Amino acid sequence: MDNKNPVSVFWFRRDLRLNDNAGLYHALKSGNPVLPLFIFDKEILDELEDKDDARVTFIYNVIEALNKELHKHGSSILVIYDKAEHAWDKIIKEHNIAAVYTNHDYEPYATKRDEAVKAKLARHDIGFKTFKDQVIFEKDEVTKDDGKPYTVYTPYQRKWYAALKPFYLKAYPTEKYFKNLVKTKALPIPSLQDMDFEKSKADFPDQKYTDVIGDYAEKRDFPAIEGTSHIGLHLRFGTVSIRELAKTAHGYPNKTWLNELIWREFYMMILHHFPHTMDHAFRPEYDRIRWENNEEQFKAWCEGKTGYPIVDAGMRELNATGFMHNRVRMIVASFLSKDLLIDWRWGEHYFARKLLDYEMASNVGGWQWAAGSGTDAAPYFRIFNPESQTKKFDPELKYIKKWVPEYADFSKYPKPIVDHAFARERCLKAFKIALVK
DNA sequence: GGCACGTTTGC
DNA sequence: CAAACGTGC
Repeated sequence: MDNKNPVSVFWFRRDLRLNDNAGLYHALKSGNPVLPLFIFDKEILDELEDKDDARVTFIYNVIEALNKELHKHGSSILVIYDKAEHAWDKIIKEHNIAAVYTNHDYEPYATKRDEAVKAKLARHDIGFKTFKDQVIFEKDEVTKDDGKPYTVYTPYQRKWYAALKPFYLKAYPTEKYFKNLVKTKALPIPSLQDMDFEKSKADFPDQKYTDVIGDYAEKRDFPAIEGTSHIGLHLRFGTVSIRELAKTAHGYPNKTWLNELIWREFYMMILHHFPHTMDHAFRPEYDRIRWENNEEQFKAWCEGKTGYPIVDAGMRELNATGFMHNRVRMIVASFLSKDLLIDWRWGEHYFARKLLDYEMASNVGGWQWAAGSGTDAAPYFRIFNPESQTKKFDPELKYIKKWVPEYADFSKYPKPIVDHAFARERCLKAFKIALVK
């Protein structure tokens, strides 16, 4: 690589794949050789609480695999560990950049970061070109007829389907243009240790998903069976293409699994238009709730020691694997926000720390749904009963016994930290007081 | 402006 | 069947 010849830079972020990648496709067609780039952003990494954060290891593995793939084309990826803006100062100095290509990233932090980088590049007369890649429809593409965003899911979904044309599901044929990658010797990648992280021992789910789509509607609510795809992690980091997923799912008569992908886009659209929902209730009156916020009970919830086996099983699955079955996510979220009357943001934060598939829009959306404060939320008086949920969705206690083995011996199993009937009444009271006009 | 409707329930 | 209300058209 001759640093004086102009290059187009493609900046990988949440789109860690070479195939069907919108921004990469446009970079490869730009007329200049494409230098692939990844930045381990110190600003994000410094916020992580665990040295062996599994998401960092996952990204690291993926970057190494990408690099190997690029070597086959005589290319390599430039990897920098720094704050994004500092990294760009360095790249601008060392390369003759014709233009920078990347894909839209919608979270509040990412939006601000990209604005700053765009301004910096503009001062050097370098264009910053960004593309839709991680969703089928983004921010303002599915709106009410008056152009305003939907805040109710069902009409949004109807409009989403009405707007769908084959074009939106078509893959970007990047592979036709790999010859336009920059030719360079293998570039070094900083080690996890360099970045003050350790390799995680976590198992990462594979990218299989087609085997669950057909039976998803019947099986998805039972945590003891393998009825869900665990594809969230790959969607989060873009190791799979949303167009490929949606196209495949659209080929099945039952649309329940595809609808989950639409929920993801719904919540991303909501977070874009209502960024305050990342740490405030969508409906402001719900910020008036007087939470109990008992720290000891919060700790018991985190550790899976509430004395409610279905709640404890879920939290232990999360702690052990970085994953929790969706039905159980709803149960533990209802239990924290309604039974324990603990601020949903505490729960959201804990999920953010632990979930491999953590994605802000969906996580915040899900928590506000459970707490009753969000768009299209469960009514506040709908309080999950851990026992009836267990009878319905884990009748043979298979899931519970897997994660809470001591449950078999009642003398060892702790007493509930709160009585559900009492907690239910307390919750109804607290919500009623907060919601009077 | 009136009317239908609202992911995931509990008792 | 609860208990009532905002959203969408």
